[in-house]
Amino acid sequence: MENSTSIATENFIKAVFKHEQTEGADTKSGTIARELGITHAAATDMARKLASKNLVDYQKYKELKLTDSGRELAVHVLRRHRLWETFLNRVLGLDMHQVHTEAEVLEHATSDFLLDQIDAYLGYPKFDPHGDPIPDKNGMVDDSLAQITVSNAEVNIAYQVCRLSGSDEEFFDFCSSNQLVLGSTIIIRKHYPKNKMTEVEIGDVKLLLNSDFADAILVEAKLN
Amino acid sequence: MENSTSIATENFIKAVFKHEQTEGADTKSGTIARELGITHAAATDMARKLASKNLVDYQKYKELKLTDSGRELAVHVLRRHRLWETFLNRVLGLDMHQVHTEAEVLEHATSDFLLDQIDAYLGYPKFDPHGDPIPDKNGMVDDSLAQITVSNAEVNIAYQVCRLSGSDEEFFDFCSSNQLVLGSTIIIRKHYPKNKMTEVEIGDVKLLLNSDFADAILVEAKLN
DNA sequence: ATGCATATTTAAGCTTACTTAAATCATAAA
DNA sequence: TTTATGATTTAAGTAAGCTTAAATATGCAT
Ligand SMILES: [Mn+2]
Ligand SMILES: [Mn+2]
Ligand SMILES: [Mn+2]
Ligand SMILES: [Mn+2]
Repeated sequence: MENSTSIATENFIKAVFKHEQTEGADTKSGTIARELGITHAAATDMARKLASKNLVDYQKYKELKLTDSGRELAVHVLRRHRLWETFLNRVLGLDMHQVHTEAEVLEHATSDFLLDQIDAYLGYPKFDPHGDPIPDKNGMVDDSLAQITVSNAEVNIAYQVCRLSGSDEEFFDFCSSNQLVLGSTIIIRKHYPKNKMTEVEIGDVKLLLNSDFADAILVEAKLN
Repeated sequence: MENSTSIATENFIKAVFKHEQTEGADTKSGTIARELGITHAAATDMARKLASKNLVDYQKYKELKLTDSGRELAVHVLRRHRLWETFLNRVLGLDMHQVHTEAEVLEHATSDFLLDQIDAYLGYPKFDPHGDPIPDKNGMVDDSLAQITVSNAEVNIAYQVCRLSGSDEEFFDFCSSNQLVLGSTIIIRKHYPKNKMTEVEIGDVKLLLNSDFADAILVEAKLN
């Protein structure tokens, strides 16, 4: 029996997992296709194949759901991705965007042995440079934190930026140009629901964020 | 025009290059097939495809020869391989065999950008942990050294071990169990040509090497 | 409840990288 | 020079991952 998972499979399963996590709805083949830059036909095809390998539950026209082994695989890939990001950032000093791009390919080229070495070298880190939690060896993810997106945060309360969760270069460009780094204090000033914009303050800069950006910035209540 | 080279292509071209270098003869599809663990038919097929991409010169029943761009590609892959080996050894402390196994897959998952970062981090090393020369960014390899294999070395002269050139786990096991490391002083005591064995002395141990091992250990005359 | 726009699946076909089995070539021994 | 043995190539087929184009189902607006 073939037990090795291909790069295409790993990326597909990871995309399903991430969509399940962040949106929680509409995890259909079309959504995944768009995310991976392949056609709907190819995504449907893949869904059927992965169902036959017991990685997803797939019924025509229904949402994709990961099986237990599918979820296990996704978390394992995510662990490789985030450990590489942490390693490349801490050791080679790569920035948030570079780190993501490189990890996207290294995550498919890393043995369990090498992963353990990296993990130990870093001292078993719990978060990657974006603030994303790193699953441990058993697939456990630290999800205990009370994090909300800027778009859902209350106005006029001081929050702390705890996660910059994007994959796109412009987003990270924008963040580093505007003092938006992990740990920054941020105050949400006003929501503009009709226009899907949020006005925020960081230090002495005021920013008007569109919903994509406001969804990608996670914050938690300040402790002090 | 597709310019990206697949993993299979990179491994094939690298195998041809290495065979050209070490044996210098008999670089036929069958030899490469054996090296890569694929069938003769698959190797022939690949040879034809790579010829159409101008990476090898291929004529039926003749030896495979790399074209200039084929050689360029091979050297580039070798550079990635050896920089990863050096990095994994120096930073994570992996041993010679582990380093090789991991580099065999990382070499296909490394951007030019990341490679430059690794190179700079290591201080532009000239040799990998096996003593193999690392090609520079322009594909130049430091081949100036007067290295010979133990099987070709003169008897009763003190040499220095400068290269342990194998890919197989048992070989490295044997080396590290017998004080055979880069820099060790070694004296060749006797050649047994009929039996293809060589008797050597390292410190106070005498070893009888078969030709595979005696070919994989390179030495140079001691300077002092 | 019906119809239509949109999403999804099916069908047919392509490329890469393999396989096994059969045919053919090369060359060394007789 | 002939022959046979082994190496090499050809032929046919498979699986993964894609594509485009056509068919079909879904679900929302009327
Ligand atoms: Mn990936
Ligand atoms: Mn991350
Ligand atoms: Mn390789
Ligand atoms: Mn090496």
